[in-house]
Amino acid sequence: MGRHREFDVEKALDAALCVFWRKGYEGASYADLTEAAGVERPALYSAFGNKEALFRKALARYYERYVDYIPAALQLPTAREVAAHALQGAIDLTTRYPDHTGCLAIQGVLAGSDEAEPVRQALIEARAEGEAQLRERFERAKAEGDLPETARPDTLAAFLMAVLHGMAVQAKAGFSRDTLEAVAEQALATWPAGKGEGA
Amino acid sequence: MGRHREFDVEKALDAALCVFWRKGYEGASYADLTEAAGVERPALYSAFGNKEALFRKALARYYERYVDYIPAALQLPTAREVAAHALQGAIDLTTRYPDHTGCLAIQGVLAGSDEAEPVRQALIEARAEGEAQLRERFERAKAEGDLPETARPDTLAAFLMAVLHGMAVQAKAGFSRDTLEAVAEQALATWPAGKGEGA
DNA sequence: GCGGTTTAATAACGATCATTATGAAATTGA
DNA sequence: TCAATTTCATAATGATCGTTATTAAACCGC
Repeated sequence: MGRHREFDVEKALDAALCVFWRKGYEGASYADLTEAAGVERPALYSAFGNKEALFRKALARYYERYVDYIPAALQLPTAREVAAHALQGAIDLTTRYPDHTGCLAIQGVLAGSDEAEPVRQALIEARAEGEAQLRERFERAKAEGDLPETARPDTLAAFLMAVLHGMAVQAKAGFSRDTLEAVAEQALATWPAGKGEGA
Repeated sequence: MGRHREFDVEKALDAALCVFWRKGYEGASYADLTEAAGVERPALYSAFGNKEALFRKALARYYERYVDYIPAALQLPTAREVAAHALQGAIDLTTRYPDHTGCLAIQGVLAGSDEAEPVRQALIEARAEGEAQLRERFERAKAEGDLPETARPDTLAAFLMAVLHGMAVQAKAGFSRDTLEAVAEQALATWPAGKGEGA
């Protein structure tokens, strides 16, 4: 019963995702979002709720559709491969699209007006969850002898995340893929070796 | 001739600097700035120009007053000491003040509305200049035998900057000083050794 | 075709944005 | 003391912010 929706909700969400990716949460105005989605303002509100709700839906889609290299990395056999795959995945993601470089999930973490604080907290939590998954994976690796007894899984996870974040900043500053790959290689140079791995 | 200025321009700039540090360029409103400075709007305009000019002056002060650990690091005798001092300086800076963590110069790099593009470019250039200084220092270190022949100064500079940026993000996410120091230690673990330095 | 219901489009809402016009207060030189 | 000049505080500018009334159009079951 009632009139049918004339626009594709999925496409509208994709369009909003791209705008948020380029401009961040606060930098993206509702005018930007509706223009990119090709949809009038009230239609976006009825489909997604307000701007914050739209951003949260876009963020969820971003993680499941673009940050899928993290869960993929977690399943690799060794801690070193996990780290290498995560680094490579981040490089791909942050340099693949010339018109929206960097990482959507990092754009809004750093600063903003007071009213954006809930969104910033959500981004911080999402970041922490990714780090926790890496830490747990490295704890397992340590238990399996894949990392030495002296290794500290929490430090390795924090270090890896720091490099990932730093590369996201550099991607936004226009770094080439080659440069980022050299950075990743340098980051991996320190990786502690487990039993059966060369030094 | 004429009436005397009743507020301290230096103090007003310091106050604006702190606001920008907490909220970034776009997140800081002129109302925030005038309130922090204890000065009415037209007074700030007459003293500094518009918001962008005020931010640029605050940024310059930030570098000369708070990022002084970079020029200090550059004068240390070995490349490893340069890197270690830069990392420690960044940790101090990004965690020293509980009410404005992270790095002012990174807050605005990532994203924002179109009208903030000139500011973002200025931040990107400042970032690039810091990296260039590190690269030149590491080239000298290589020439002095302080870094091995296989070392790549550009990669080391990019890597070090990536870790610095990543730690700035993590500081904004509430990381403790201890955690960041563990990250820095891990980053230094990959550092190539020069002649006369143990492996 | 007709009520009931959902969406679409236009236009407006109050709030806040950065910026500035205006006129009173204060200081200097004459 | 008076004219010139600079800063002060109040208040207003037009623009844009996110969010909604409001009304017309399209669909369903009857």
